[in-house]
Amino acid sequence: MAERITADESASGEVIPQAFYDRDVALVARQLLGKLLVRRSRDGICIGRIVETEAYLASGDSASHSFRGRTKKNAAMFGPPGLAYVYPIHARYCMNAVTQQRGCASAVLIRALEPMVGIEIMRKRRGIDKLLDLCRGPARLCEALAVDRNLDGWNMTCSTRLWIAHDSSRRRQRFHITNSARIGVSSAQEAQLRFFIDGSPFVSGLKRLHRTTPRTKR
DNA sequence: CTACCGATTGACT
DNA sequence: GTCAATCGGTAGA
Repeated sequence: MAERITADESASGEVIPQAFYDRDVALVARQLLGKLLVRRSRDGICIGRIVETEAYLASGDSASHSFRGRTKKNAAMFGPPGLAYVYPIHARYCMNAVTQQRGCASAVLIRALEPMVGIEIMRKRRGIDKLLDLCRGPARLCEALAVDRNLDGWNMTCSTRLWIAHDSSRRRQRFHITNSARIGVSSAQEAQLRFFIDGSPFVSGLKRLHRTTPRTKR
């Protein structure tokens, strides 16, 4: 059994350390693209390649949950970099990676994954078969990986239950990053803080947001 | 206690 | 394209 888990994990490389998260949130959001989100539970191990993220800034960002200060709900966001911040919305869950503290808290929302390992487990949890829809959307990927309030505040810099790892597989390919406005936020729509792997069919969002909106035509 | 709302999703025209 | 279900967190009576 132990050997089988090790074989699955060979797809993923080293656990991403705290120093990676302890940097500017927009930089971390870009650099998390292509990394592997790993979830180990009783059901087995599930791994998805991160293809879409959003940055929520530590200051002046009215769309960020930290904007109005610390509460019981967003406490994890004010913890050290590398924690998971999991919050409920519309009767579902979404997950973030906590990043650098700059007077206030910042975090990266994981918006979509390309399923890699444990796909049958994800199918069972989601109750659907279609590979493209298993992890396309922040609440969908949390359902697929069984991420809920129990993992709010979880330390993702150790390889237990939930962490992010470098992709050390030989199949790893280069990609281009595109950005756009963040999805679903009513304020700060001018900020281009959504990042995704260009051309990935596993990216969520409206068609008009699949391309960067030009700031000025010139 | 009640009322309102949201970093969403899935069903429907 | 549109729209309502869903429910924990939060604010206010």
